[in-house]
Amino acid sequence: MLSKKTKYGLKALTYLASRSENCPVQISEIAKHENISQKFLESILLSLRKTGILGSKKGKGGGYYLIKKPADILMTDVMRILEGPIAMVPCVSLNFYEKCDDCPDEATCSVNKLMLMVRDANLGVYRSHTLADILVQSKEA
Amino acid sequence: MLSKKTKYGLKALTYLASRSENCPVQISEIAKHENISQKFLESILLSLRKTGILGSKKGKGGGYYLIKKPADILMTDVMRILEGPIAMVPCVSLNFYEKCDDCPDEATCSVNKLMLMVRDANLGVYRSHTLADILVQSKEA
DNA sequence: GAATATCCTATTAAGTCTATAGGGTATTAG
DNA sequence: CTAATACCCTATAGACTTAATAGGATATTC
Repeated sequence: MLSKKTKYGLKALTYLASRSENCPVQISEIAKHENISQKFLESILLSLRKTGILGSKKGKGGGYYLIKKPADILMTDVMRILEGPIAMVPCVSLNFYEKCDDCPDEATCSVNKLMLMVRDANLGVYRSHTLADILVQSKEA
Repeated sequence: MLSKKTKYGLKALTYLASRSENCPVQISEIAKHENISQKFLESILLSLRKTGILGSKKGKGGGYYLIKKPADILMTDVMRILEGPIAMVPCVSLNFYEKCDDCPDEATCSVNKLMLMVRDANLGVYRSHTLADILVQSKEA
């Protein structure tokens, strides 16, 4: 299940990317437009800023903005920041590898084998798409 | 993150599939061999029986056994039973579709668009593999 | 220097997952 | 027949995670 954090984060990024001008946008505006609790969104945007996806400006006229162009923001990075490891078990994780304590041997573990394939399938999607790719044109009359 | 339920369930199925004879195996034997809490495993095997993956036999000499051949047990079925919907959001689920209450229009939702691709990637893996495919030969000296 | 908007920590409420407990029921062996 | 065996089923408790809220600190602009 996708966490609300990830869902809200993606929606916020999409909203920022869809604006013609890349000037600072206030949390409150994003929250209102995307139906998100403002305070919760605040913490999400903060983590996106700390990890180099967003920039921010304080004070009047401040807000958040994309640091890179949407076409340069990979889904792999976004998903790792928001949702955590892409692998469903630590023993097949590229960036967060950990041995299972209950499993004597990964080489003969069927869970490992299956989850390795799943990880690669997901990586395939995330690595080949950027924020620009998931923008959807709103239909005009 | 893969739930322990799914992990244990897969290990139990693998254990059953790896046995040469398809005769009933006691819960206790599986639990011991795979390092799983016996009572927890009991409930997992029960749900696999109720959904037609396993059969069971009561009384002395009883236990659980595979109803079909490993090559006929699709990972899609197993994963849906153990882990639930394959889609990460209900609005892209084939079997458990539900509209997001906070999303005005799926057609213009970037989360929907991304998760649709992820779902298809995962389905691709699960649909093309059976229990037989994830069995791993243990190395013999 | 007052208003604005982000920054940061702590906390709580809700929900889910994991595991355990305890007894019920059907089957088999002798 | 009967006693042992092993699955069947429900309920519940504890741990953990997630979602949301609260409250104030800090920096910037006009």
